[in-house]
Amino acid sequence: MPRTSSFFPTLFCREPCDARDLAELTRLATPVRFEGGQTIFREGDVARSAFGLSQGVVRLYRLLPDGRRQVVAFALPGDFLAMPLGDRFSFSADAVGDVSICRFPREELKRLIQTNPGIMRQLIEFAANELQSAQDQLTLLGNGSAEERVVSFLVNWRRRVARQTPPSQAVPLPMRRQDIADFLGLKLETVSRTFAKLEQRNAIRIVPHGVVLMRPEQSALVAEGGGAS
Amino acid sequence: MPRTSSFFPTLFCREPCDARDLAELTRLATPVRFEGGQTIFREGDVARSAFGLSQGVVRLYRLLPDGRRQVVAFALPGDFLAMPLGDRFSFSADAVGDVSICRFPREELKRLIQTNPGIMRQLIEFAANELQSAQDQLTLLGNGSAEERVVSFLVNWRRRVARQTPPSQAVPLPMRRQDIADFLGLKLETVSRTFAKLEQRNAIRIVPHGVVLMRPEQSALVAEGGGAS
DNA sequence: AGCGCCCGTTGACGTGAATCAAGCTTGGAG
DNA sequence: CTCCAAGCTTGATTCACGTCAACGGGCGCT
Repeated sequence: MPRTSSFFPTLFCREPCDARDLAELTRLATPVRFEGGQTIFREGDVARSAFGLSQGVVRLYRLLPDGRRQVVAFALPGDFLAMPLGDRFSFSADAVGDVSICRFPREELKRLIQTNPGIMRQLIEFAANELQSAQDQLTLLGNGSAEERVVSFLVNWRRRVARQTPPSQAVPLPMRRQDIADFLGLKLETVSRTFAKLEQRNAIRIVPHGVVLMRPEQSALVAEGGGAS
Repeated sequence: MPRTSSFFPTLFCREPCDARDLAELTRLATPVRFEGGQTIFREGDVARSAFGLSQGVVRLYRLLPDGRRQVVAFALPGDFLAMPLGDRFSFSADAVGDVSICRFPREELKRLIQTNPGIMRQLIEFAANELQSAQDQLTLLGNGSAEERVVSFLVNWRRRVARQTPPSQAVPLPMRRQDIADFLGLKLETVSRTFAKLEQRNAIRIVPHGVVLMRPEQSALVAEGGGAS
């Protein structure tokens, strides 16, 4: 199994973080790779390791007893895959396409975090961000129509993706329609239909592994007065 | 405006917390009361204070531009009303019935937290809990039928309420139907109908300001084989 | 005690998304 | 290049929940 050169990513480096901390973290980190579709950890597993995503996209999800699935989030490079504290994972994670990951032994990371206020602060900030985006999602699922959900997903995804790779016309969508549906609380047919409707309205263009947003600047691609008939 | 004797509640005291920390916190806290329906803070307000709930119930919610509302959570005594870090509130809070609150000046609390690993740890734990319950809620809104949502709400609410006041037969529901509906992503008529259906099935009994759960032990009050026709 | 206002309940009806069911497109293997 | 399978799209139909509307009951106010 070959190794890519740079496994240590934006992780922890969004905010400045002093060199010693970084050195400590680097020492603890083990690079790991997963192929598309492979499971990184499962809901309920004892959390022996913590994971930081270096490259690729990971879907985080819960499985209900009857087989329904809720995708809780899509992780991008720089994200933790779960709060590094807590004994067990509260959701499963698997790779969407190939991914590179930093694995940290949980006990040691925990110790490092707890003795280091700087890192701890960042962790709280991370948690607060996660909480906020969970609440955004909650609001969306509680109130939004299918179209609002899809539009909101596309706009947010574009913003997140753009943060990493310089602006390209098309927004890549490496995940399957089913993943998007499970994220938005819809069925995949509904996602597909909604995409089609948006395309007919010239709000998006569907391309092989992504979409092009026609008016990405405005937060809404929503119905404007005299749209296409 | 009279004051109740004990304003300093279970807050921070779920986990042991050394006496000095507690003394510091007590020094910072100002007791405040609000009447039912009053607003404690609004989404977007600069967070000059942090709030800990001592008595009563508070609904935390977001308002959408078009007037729709998502209730993000109901807070019970012992809960923070928001993460004490972060410049602005990301949701509004108002009192459901009369409440007693501990108000902390944010800057000083922040300083205390950041210099005190013990408190910081608890804060992370609080954040992790919040995150998890947000994800539970997300899963419910993404996948659950009206009945599943209502049942889940009742069971969880019962568990949380039972933690504070010793077991009583009836589970109090101080919030309005509209609040429950906005929490569950339903309309109030649907909540009302679902209550009625559960009562007909002898899963619950509706009483003046609450309900009695007939089989509270099992997590599901759901349809059993030969239910009432 | 009587009045009026919320709030909750109940009913009839409409609608958006789910479901069921074909086709179609794409990408990988031989 | 052809074949096959997985995933995507599209269409017809159904159903759960939303919408609109009327009614009723509890509670505070006078």
